[in-house]
Amino acid sequence: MCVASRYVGEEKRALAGVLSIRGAQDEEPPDPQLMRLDNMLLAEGVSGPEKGGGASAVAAAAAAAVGGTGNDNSVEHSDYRAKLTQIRQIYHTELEKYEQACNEFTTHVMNLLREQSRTRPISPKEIERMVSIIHRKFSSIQMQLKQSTCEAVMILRSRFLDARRKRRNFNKQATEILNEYFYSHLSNPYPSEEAKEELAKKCSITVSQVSNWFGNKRIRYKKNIGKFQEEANMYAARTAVNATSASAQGSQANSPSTPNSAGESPRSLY
DNA sequence: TACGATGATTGTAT
DNA sequence: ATACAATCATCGTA
Repeated sequence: MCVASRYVGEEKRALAGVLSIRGAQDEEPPDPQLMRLDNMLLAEGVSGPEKGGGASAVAAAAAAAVGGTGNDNSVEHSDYRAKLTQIRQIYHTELEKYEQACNEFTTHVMNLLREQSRTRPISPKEIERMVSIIHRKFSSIQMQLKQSTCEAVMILRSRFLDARRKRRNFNKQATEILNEYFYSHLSNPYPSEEAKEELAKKCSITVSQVSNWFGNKRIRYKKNIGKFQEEANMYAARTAVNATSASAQGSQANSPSTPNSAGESPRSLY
């Protein structure tokens, strides 16, 4: 339970994203801002045709963002689509409501003006001005609706696109390979691009996942070396065994209590 | 269910 | 552009 509360931070992020779009052009030009909102709503399939073409596009993007794991997320897709259609329906009904209210209000004002025209002269220019004022007011309200709809879509998107939600631990073999590289290059645990590609291939993960792994590993190892001492010793011993079995000589007893001694140029991590 | 481990993202400094 | 640091969101386990 309390699942909703855990999403608050993420919603704040999504909201911040939307607000930053608004803030980017805060300089009182209503048209580009409105255009952006309209474009986004159209791209997300909210304001477009009733069929959810945009939804499937976003779902495909989400699937692509998750990466090579070609899992069947049809459940989540339908969940996403359901929520998007819900947003779309709310958006359309609200928009229609505003449209109708605008029309009613203008006719009401027109009637008032017509009534007043019996007691005082009213120029057509004045009427025109009134109408345009009313329309401006209502279009600003519509813009708010579009804004909040965009926010809702952004939140929905972030919920489905955020790869942190789909996190899966790497399999044992992959972490073995990564750890082996890390501890055998402890003096300089910064694999080159080629090395990363090699590791990625061996572990069946992407290069950026390798980069993430090394980034996390470096910082967490540095954070407290004591916690990783055992692991370090284990991998150091393993590589030592491999080396001796490969060369079949060198009878020195090696139990490196300090894994840092393995490298030539220490201190690169500190 | 609480908590540590872990992969991913975000923000900042270089 | 890359690394680091902090943080998020989930997983695995006691």
